[in-house]
Amino acid sequence: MRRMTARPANAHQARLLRLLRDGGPNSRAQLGDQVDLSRSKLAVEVDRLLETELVVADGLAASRGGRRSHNIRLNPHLRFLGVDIGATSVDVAVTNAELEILGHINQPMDVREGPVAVFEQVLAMAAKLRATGLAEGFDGAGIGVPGPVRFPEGIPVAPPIMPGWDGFPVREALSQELGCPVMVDNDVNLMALGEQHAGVARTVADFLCVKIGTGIGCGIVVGGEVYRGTTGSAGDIGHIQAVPDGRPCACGNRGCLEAHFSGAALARDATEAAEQRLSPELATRLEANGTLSAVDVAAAAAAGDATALDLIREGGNRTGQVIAGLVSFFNPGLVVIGGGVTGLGHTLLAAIRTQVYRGSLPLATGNLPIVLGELGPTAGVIGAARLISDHLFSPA
Amino acid sequence: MRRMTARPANAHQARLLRLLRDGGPNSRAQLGDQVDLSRSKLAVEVDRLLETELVVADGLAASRGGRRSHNIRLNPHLRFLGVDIGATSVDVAVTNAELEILGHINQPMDVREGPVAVFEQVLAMAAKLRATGLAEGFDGAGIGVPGPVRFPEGIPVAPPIMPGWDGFPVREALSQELGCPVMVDNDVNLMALGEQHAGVARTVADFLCVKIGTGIGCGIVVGGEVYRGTTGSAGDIGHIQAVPDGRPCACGNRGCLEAHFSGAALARDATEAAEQRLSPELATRLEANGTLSAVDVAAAAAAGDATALDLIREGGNRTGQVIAGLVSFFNPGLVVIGGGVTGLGHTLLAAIRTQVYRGSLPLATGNLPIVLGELGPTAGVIGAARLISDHLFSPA
DNA sequence: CTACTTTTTCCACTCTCAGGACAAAGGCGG
DNA sequence: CCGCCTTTGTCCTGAGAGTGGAAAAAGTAG
Repeated sequence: MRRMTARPANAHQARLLRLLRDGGPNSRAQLGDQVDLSRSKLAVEVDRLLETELVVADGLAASRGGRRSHNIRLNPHLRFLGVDIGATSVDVAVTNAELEILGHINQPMDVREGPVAVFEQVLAMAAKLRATGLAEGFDGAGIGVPGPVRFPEGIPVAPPIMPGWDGFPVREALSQELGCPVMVDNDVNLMALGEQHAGVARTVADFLCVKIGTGIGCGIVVGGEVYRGTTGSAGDIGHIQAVPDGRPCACGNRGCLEAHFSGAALARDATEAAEQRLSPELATRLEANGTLSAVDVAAAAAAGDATALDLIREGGNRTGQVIAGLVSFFNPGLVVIGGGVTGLGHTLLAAIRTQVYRGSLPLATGNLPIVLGELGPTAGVIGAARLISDHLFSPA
Repeated sequence: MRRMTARPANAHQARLLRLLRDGGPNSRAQLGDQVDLSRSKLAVEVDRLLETELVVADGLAASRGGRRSHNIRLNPHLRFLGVDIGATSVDVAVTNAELEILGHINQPMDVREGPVAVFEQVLAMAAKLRATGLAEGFDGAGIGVPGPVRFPEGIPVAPPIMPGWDGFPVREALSQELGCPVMVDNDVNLMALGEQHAGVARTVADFLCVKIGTGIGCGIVVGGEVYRGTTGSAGDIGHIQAVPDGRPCACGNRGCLEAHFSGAALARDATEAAEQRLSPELATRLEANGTLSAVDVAAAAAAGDATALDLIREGGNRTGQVIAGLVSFFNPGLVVIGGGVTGLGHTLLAAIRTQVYRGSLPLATGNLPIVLGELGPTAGVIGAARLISDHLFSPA
């Protein structure tokens, strides 16, 4: 099939496309209720969108008491690719124009192998999805990488955990390979976008999205838009000092949040506890697998292991203290906790909540929900699809 | 003179008014270069503005090689009132439409005397300024209060240091008394606006403005706009924990930044040092005045007093640590330090810089200026004038 | 089948706005 | 002082956007 290349010609068309994306198929009449346009104008714009094949007519809608309206929907052949590159694994998903996931693959992979190797794998995964018949090609792709990005160019800058990627033209390279427009962003920002689009943050304009995985980062949404900071490193909270004169961190400082709590830190703490025989539960798991990860701690905690619970609680307290500061500063309407470590569940959440509600002023916490992300591992790829669709569904 | 009541009728007119406000008098031709409008359209809009008397023709501009253009300027009779209510003093200033300060009064006053008493004084000060012939009335007023504000309504909410003000309809009351539109905001946000308009932050889209006075607050500017948070308490960094298990704070927690460093904390520390005879310099000043304030510490430090310097340095370190965290999180393009305590000058600034540059990642600090505010005590009133002018110079 | 709704199309009319033509005003070299 | 140039301001026309009424089309309810 021939790929769509058209873009909305004006703000009205862009508005309509986003309504169809977020609200699904819609009758012309319903669209008219949602935008402030005269019937004639609306008809003209819809006709033009039909001409470009960005949207298609799709049968008749149910009657609202009179003549039935024609349904309009985004072209069902449109396909977006969402890629979420984590520190230790890659997620690739295909969505339709309504950003519903049609297919999703996850594979372990070390981001430190460098952009060339990772790209090869991402393209292979995309090809595999295509081979299932879900897509014949892609109309756009969004990709998240675990580090700061110069957003307009789509180039990682000085990413600590993926050294080989510094300055690599991710956007351009992927665009070449896939033959479609590409947008690149930090993985945490994409998680925030995902939760905003289809998760817990649908109705909130200003919120924080804390992702605790191998590292810790925070997506910042201001007025419904992701805030990226001057150099694209906003939300990099893993290296905020959580413990004065605490543990040494890879960044050269001491006491960074990430050094005390994150997937990596937790695995190390657990291993240590197992070796010192503080926790029989963890010790058996270490013997069984050879290594320990956050998943093991979660399992041990679920089994009631006191040491594991302590580790989670302490980490949650530290994280909560940092978040409390951010809440005082940013006064968000919602805090979302996500990332791999959220398997730790309510023990973690309870510790974070305690610290935030205690450490911030009542005016800021009074009506502040602190919740786990709703989308789990799909938040990133949905956010990626959302990123590129936002780009494509805006006036050219 | 009859007050202006007109408002720009559309976005073009608003744009022109702001250009004239920020760029001063301008020829019609120069205006044409700055906005993307046809000559005819521009002429029409300018004519309409002339009709409303918001702008006036003002002689001929210098030739640019051909026919000389007519100059256009904002009506020189327009007057804005800027009010900055601090914890312990009030600033009132009159500006023209270009936000140049024509007259400025400062008076000590305790905000805890409540809104009625403070209003009386503010109105008296405004009357005094009017009596000098600077203004015959006001076309708009901006007012800053030292606490969180529900911005759309202009009502303080749960302000810790001004209990009597909770829920008092500042905007409506002042608007009644002055007979002109009024906007209310947090004093820190107004300082940020002031520095953005006429100070060090003129060219920066995203920055932080830390005000260290009786308390500590932080103005947040995102994309050129003040960010106020969900409940209007964004930037309330005084109660971020700076010292684990530190001093008890009025808010009920321990170790708040404000409890360890602020005008109030500094005065108490200085008094204690003087009483314990640790600092002869401070001791003599205490005997002379009966009390000590930040000013005394600044003077003692300037005279080389080691204790005073230590107090400043330690406070700067604490503040710097907190700011370092905020810089990691927010990745601003500039940090401005202002407020009453900035009399402590470079000792303070050096301490803050050290902590920030050491405690945040290079990508965030690489090109991050940390500077003192340029406007000193006038930042607040200029920001207040800017606030109301932004409101009035926007489409009705 | 009739009366009433809702949706859609068609059309005439208004309004905005860009850009060309031209007049007005000034600079500059001779 | 005089032509010739540039810049500025004004007027006018034509293209396009957009509105809202009228009527046709397609249903529903009784």
